Amino acid sequence: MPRQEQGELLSRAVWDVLAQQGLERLTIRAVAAAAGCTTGLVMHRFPNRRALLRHARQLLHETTRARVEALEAAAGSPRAALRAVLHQGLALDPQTTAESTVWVGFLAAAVADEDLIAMHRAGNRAWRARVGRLVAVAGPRQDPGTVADALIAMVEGAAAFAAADPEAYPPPVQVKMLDLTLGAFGLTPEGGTASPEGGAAPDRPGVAPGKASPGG
Amino acid sequence: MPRQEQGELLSRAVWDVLAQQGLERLTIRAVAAAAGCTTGLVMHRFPNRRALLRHARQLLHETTRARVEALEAAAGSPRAALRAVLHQGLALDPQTTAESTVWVGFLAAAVADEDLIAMHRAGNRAWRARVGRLVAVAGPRQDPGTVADALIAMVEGAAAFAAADPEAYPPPVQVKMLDLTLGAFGLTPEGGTASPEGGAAPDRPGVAPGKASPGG
DNA sequence: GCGTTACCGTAACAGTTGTTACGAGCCGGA
DNA sequence: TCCGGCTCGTAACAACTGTTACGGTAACGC
Repeated sequence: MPRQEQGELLSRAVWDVLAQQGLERLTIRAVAAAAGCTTGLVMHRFPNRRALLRHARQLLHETTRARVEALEAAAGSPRAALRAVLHQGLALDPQTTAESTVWVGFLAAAVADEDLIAMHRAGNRAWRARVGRLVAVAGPRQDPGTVADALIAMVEGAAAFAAADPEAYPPPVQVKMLDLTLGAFGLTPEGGTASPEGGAAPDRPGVAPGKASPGG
Repeated sequence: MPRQEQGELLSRAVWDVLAQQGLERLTIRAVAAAAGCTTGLVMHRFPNRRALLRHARQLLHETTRARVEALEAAAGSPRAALRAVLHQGLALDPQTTAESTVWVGFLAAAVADEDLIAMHRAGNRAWRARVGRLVAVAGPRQDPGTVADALIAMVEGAAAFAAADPEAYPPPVQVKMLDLTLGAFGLTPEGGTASPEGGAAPDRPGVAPGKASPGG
């Protein structure tokens, strides 16, 4: 197996452990067990535990960035792109739910890790710039930067809450939160002003919450 | 020292360690060192580590609840109460910044702890009910429950981001995010519609970010 | 076939973890 | 002054942690 592929396998094992067992049980041995190998391979591939976590964090960032860029390129309009980009950040299926849990875990781990906090900040600033650009193009009524910040915070908060309590935040609730906020900011796709009450999120069978997207 | 007071002291030590050293270094010895005692006292006051974390989590919840109730009671109008309650959830000073970091830490720890996740869910549901009530009384244009959920997610997300990157999210930015969102939902205090651009958050010298509120 | 080399599983190491057991010190009552 | 009970610091324990060293083995060039 190529080195890069093996690094990704181990990083995904880090995600699995982080999502299912939490930060406290995120040990080299747990990662090795999740990856189906021993600690020897892990320590042969990475110089130490921190490097492993850094790689897993980086891979998570690049994965979501690639997904977001694909969604943005495939969108038919700026507002559709904005909605799609924010929509993928919600915890709507097992895949994104796990990602949100992992994201919270990395954020908590970053408190004591200088590299992780630097990576979080760099990623977040790039994220703000990207969404800010999308909001500006979408033609908001208010300051695009602040609107983008509010949308990002809302989506990330909603995803964190949903990951921690899926029954209390089922997918329709999260999508309603997003569409209602987009509507309040006058950024609803296909229709300058949203309807005042409900019905802003028509069901789309292609994005059923039970099945993860093939993007892996 | 009374037992209850000592329990609070130890729980605050848990917060300190969680905010300054992160979840990974949250050990009995670190908590004892932060509290200025030894592990003997800690283990004499609590049967085990999980019970200590549970107590610290509960105390955090009760502390914020008391603060929120005081703000709600002191507010002059429903909309002012809503804004004050959401405002206190932001990371605007060292006190609330640390609280947000601690909150993220507990959320990450809850992944592997059945009690902590149950406490989080109970607290979050009570929180949603409270803010939902405030939103409903404030007379929103849209569904009060969804508006409340969006506001909560935005505030909690903003606080988490600000705690992880204070320079990128200074207090004025966070307050602008809140006021812009309240304005977009038509819930701005004293004035049914917010001004479309900026100026929604006049500086108030009494809430300078460098100094924590005396509420402790 | 054979030797070399890189890979990686096994086992060990020292340090840290949660937890327990024990004993010193204190305080109130006789 | 002596005593009994409570508080809490000290020290130990086994389990677990990240990390290192070593040995077997499979692939590859000749």
